[in-house]
Amino acid sequence: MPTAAQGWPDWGWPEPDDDLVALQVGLGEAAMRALATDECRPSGEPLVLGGCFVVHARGTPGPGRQGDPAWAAAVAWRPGREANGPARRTDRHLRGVSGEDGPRRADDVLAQCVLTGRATAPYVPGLLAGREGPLLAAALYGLDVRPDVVLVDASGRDHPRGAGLAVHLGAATGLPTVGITRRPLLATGAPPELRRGAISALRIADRCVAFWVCTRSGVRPLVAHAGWRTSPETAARLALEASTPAARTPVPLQEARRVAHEARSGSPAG
DNA sequence: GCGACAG
DNA sequence: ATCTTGTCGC
Repeated sequence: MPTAAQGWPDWGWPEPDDDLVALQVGLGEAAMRALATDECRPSGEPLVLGGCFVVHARGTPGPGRQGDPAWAAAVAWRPGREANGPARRTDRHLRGVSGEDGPRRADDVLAQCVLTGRATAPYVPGLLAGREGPLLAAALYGLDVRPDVVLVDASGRDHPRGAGLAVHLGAATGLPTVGITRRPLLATGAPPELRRGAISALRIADRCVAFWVCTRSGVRPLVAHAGWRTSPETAARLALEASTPAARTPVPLQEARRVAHEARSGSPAG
C-alpha cells in the first residue's frame, strides 16, 4: 500500500464540479520540480515494477459517460530471467486460482488487486485522469507490495499542461510513474528502427517528453512517457526492462489488463 | 473530403 | 475506448 507523497501537496482527484484543467496546470509545475529535486532513477535489484489498467463495461459507446461500470486492476511484478531470454508465455505463468473464484495470478506476479467501480467522467482528450484516475489509484492502494515504479496506460508530460494521467496518478499516490501508450498525445518525432531496443525522441517544442521504444523487433514501437519523478530516458529504459522479446506490451500492463478483463468476465455486469 | 488529441 | 480487416500462433 503506497503512502502519500512526502514533501508535496496532496494532489487528489477533483470533484465533478472542480476544474481539472486548473489543477493540471499546478500538477505540471509540480512535476517539473519533483523531477529536479526527487528524480527516481531505479537501479539494481530488487526492482519491482507495477502496472495498472482499467476496462469498462462491454458496449460502452464512444467517450462513455460518468457512472459507466468499470474494473481496475494493479499488479506488482519483478522481472525474471525471462525478460532477456525466451519469450514469456502468459499461460505458462498462470497459477490455478487466486482466492475463491477471482482472477488468476501469474506466477511471476508478486501481488495483485482488482476491484469494480464506476467511471468518474466521460473520456475527454486531455482529461483522462477525470475518468480513470480515482479507480486506478484505488487499485494501487490495494497492493500489498509497493512497486518502485508504476506503468500506466496513459501519457505523462506529453500533455497540453504537462500533466497527463501518469503524472497525476503518481502525484496522487506518491508512487513514481511511467506512461505507456500506442501513440503520442502532442509530442512529435520520427519513429526508430523496428529492432528491439531501438528508441527515438518525442518532443514538444524541442523539449523531449517521451521516447518511441521498439520493445519487439518487427512491430510498431510504443511510446514511453516521462511521468511522476521520472525522465523520458528512465521511461524508455523501464519499457524495455518490463517487456520481453515476444510481447510488445510490458508485462505489468499486460497482466493488469488480463486481470481486469477476467474480473469483468466473472461479474454479473460483465 | 475528413480526421490525425492518451483511453 | 470501439470498429474493421488481416495474419499468426496454439
